[in-house]
Amino acid sequence: MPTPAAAIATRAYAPLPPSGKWKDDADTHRPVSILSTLGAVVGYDRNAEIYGEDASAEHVYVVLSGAVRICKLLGDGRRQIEAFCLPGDVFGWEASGRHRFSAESVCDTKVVRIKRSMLFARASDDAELSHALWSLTVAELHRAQNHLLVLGRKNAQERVATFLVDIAARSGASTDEVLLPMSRQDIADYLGLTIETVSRTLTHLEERGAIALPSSRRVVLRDRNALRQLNS
Amino acid sequence: MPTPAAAIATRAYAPLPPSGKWKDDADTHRPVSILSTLGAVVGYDRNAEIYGEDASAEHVYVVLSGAVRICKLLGDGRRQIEAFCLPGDVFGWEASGRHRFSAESVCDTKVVRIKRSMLFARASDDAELSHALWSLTVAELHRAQNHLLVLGRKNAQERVATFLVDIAARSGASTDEVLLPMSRQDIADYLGLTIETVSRTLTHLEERGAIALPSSRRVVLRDRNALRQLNS
DNA sequence: CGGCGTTTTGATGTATATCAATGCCAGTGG
DNA sequence: CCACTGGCATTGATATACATCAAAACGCCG
Repeated sequence: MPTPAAAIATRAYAPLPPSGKWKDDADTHRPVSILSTLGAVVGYDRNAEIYGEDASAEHVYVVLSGAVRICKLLGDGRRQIEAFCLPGDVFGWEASGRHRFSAESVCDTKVVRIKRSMLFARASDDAELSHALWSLTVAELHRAQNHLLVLGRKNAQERVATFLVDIAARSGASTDEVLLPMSRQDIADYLGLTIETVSRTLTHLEERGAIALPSSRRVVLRDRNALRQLNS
Repeated sequence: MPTPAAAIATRAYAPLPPSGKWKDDADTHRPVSILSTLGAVVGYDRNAEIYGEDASAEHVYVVLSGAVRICKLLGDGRRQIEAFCLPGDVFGWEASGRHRFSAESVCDTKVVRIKRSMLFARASDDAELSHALWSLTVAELHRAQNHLLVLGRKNAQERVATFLVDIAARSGASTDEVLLPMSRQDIADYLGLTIETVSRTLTHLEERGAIALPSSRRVVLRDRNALRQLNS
């Protein structure tokens, strides 16, 4: 199951030379609008490090456009992506003063960067803000808990199907076509699989007629019922 | 990987006839003391349901003694335990008004049950309480995120070792002997393994000299370095 | 067109699941 | 006090989903 030894060498996890590509969206859809006004917009190229594991936690971030992966490395190079953050998502919460994961842009990405100290200062006499912070954190907890179920008890097909449905819902696409900002390796590390298994599973879902793959980063959800069935 | 079809029939997940057994501890160790004063103590027998999936969320709970499992069932009977809550832990947070998991006592258990409405009312003009709620939620998020790494990228030995070290640390035992309140099935459903694999892995760790098993519920951590090594 | 990073496909291996006994207590009743 | 029972836990034999290793194929950019 694990990826052994020299994995770091062959799998380029470290932020790569950027070569941007992805669409802007530029507007938040969710009740994080309160936050978005409290910080400055920052842009990142593809595969840039936003912060590293153990970095001191100075800011909280709201995604405006693009996508961010939150991840953790094991000593031997195995990587787990805890979450993908899409426009409207918030990341960077920490109880201690240090980040326990790293955050990297998946593609060209814009975020609002908010000083934690400022945020907490305001929250201490703004009950509404304070409640907003809490409920955003709860939302993230819920996402993590759902993902636990996926990683603990679902097989490859179910994992991929769940992933596709989730991304489709969150990217708020009105059509059935989803654009995946992340690579197969990212998906694999998110779903606790290997890149080969992700690829094979996608082609298998295509053969079953559940999806279509006009290109590797574009997925059409053909049979949502079939996919939903793989969700529980 | 998945447990198919008739699993529900053979694996008795539904709350069983109680037949209590486990030690009291009766005092909170953690900075939840603020909360403990805000609700009433409630006791549960072994394997009692504290709340079910989709139940409306009226309360938040603090564990005083015993242990609680937070879990979710898949349609076909596969179960994932999201967390074990030990004395001092808080559970029952929800953003919506419904519980998204069920909570069951693992053994005889005492909790403080606090009305959510009351808690939030107070929090809205008590910045300290409000911050406490938030940081408890963040702590739980962190726990879930750590667990994601375990489920996504660790093998059976690493999972079990991580589990033992974690439980030992959290149960605050001064010695190297840990008393496990939960069954092998519970451990398996927490670690995303089967009961057989958990059992085999434990005996394997014993053969390696990393642990000793004087009885099935008692584990002695003999070689913490070996165990820690399996942690990263 | 040529090269490089990524994805797909194929052949094989292995960790863990599954199926099936057997063993171990703790509690119960004769 | 001892046989009997019913939950758990352990152990063994076998199956399988996914990982691993290796090689094409694709797509993009220079």
